Amino acid sequence: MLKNTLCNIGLFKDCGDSFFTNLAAGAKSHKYNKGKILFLHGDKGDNFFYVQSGWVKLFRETLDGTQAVVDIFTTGHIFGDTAIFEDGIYPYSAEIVESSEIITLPIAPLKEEIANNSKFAFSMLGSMAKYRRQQDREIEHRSIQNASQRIGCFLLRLLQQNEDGQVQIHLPYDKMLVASRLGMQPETFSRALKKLQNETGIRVKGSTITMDDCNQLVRYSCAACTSEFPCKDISSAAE
Amino acid sequence: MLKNTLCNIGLFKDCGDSFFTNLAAGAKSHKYNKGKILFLHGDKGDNFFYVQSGWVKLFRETLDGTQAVVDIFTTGHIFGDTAIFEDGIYPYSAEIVESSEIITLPIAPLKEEIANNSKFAFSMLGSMAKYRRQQDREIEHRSIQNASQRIGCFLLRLLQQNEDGQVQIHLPYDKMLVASRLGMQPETFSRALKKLQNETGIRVKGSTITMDDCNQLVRYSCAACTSEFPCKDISSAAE
DNA sequence: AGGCTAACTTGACTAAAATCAAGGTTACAC
DNA sequence: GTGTAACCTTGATTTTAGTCAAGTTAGCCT
Repeated sequence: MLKNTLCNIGLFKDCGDSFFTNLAAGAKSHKYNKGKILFLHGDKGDNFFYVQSGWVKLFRETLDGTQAVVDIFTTGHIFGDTAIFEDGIYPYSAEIVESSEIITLPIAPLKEEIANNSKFAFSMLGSMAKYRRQQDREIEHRSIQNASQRIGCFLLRLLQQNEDGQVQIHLPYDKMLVASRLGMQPETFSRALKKLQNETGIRVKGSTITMDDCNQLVRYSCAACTSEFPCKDISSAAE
Repeated sequence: MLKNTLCNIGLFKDCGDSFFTNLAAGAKSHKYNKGKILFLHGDKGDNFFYVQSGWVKLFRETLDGTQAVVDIFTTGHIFGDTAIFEDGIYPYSAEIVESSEIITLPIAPLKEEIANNSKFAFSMLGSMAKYRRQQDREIEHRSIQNASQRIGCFLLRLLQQNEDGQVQIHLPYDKMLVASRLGMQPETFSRALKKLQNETGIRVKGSTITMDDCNQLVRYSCAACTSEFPCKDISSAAE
């Protein structure tokens, strides 16, 4: 059951049986509703987390309450693992943004496995390096893409996981949240999405977006990006 | 000589003697002048690099030449190492921006040492995690700090490496480059720096900045940050 | 179905940063 | 020193995004 789930996590592909046993021994699966805070940045904890289903927002806040979204993760991703390197202190807060099933896992076996299994350590490093590249791109996009282009790019990344031809995308969470994920205000998002419709012929109805093909969108958004479409660094999971 | 230098790199503190021997065997030290391109993103290479002195810009460009600065590194930092995880492809371009001494190192021993020395693998992971946090903060700052606050924050990070009291900061490279590092135009930088003078009483003369104490600057910049001053994640080297 | 709330959109306005176009200033080569 | 080029600043203007306020829509509860 739980152990099986863990064995199928890509990041753990080279891990030994005892690792899974230890991990499963301290594992708990929970279902959470939207709004649930799992931990706050600065909290100390002995667990890391695996998203079995749903969506989780990682964020930080200033004293006056302004929020910066670090990332939003779904099925297949782990988070809270970097606390290993910071004396168990989480570097961000985590909030459930769509009803989710989260597996809570003890951090000690993870640390052990890194120490004892060099293949796994290498996988972890690879995963970190990949994430690092994603963040580089994020920073890049904030400086060279405008609001509409950023939305277009966001849509294209959702689309990748599906097939080509007549394309349909369903926003996985609130538009307000997409806006904050992209570092803009909800009003700006609303207007920029409308502009994107005019420029690229995508059709928006509620949280569903359709288009005949994605070429126009690619031309519009990827023009202001240093990578070529399709972006290679897309991961449906923490691999 | 060279081997000694390598032994003193913090990241390599747990590495064995044979690692240093292999590394040194393939190592070459070079002096480069401003403007020298070390490699371009997409290039394939078998080396990574250590900054012995000077400053190196890592960046990416779109087809139309728009440039996004990934980071700017100085003494003590390594770069190009993440190519290990991408079949030897560098994910960014590297350019010397101030006359520098760079040690070119073979990537094979690095890969081996990760595989054979779990302590080192853990150090690498810690270094990656740290960098990741820095990037999180970078993204955060781009969305919640204005141009002047970003400059203030940049200055405070330079200052950390020195002492307190009457404070003097020397910009380590061109203002234009600082601007691009902070994701703004040179004109915006120039105006924002002037605004910062008015708001915080710092004094700017050429590339030298002085202030009686840094409290006003901290109040001004760190108000729009989720971390508290002094930021804990400052590293003078890749540790 | 009605009513409530939160999500979303729209409009008018403001603020911030980019762009365009001149000028200065500085550093360095000869 | 003189000249030149790159760096930097300043002003005027435009573009972009943020803010504030007022709707509208959509989902959900009873």
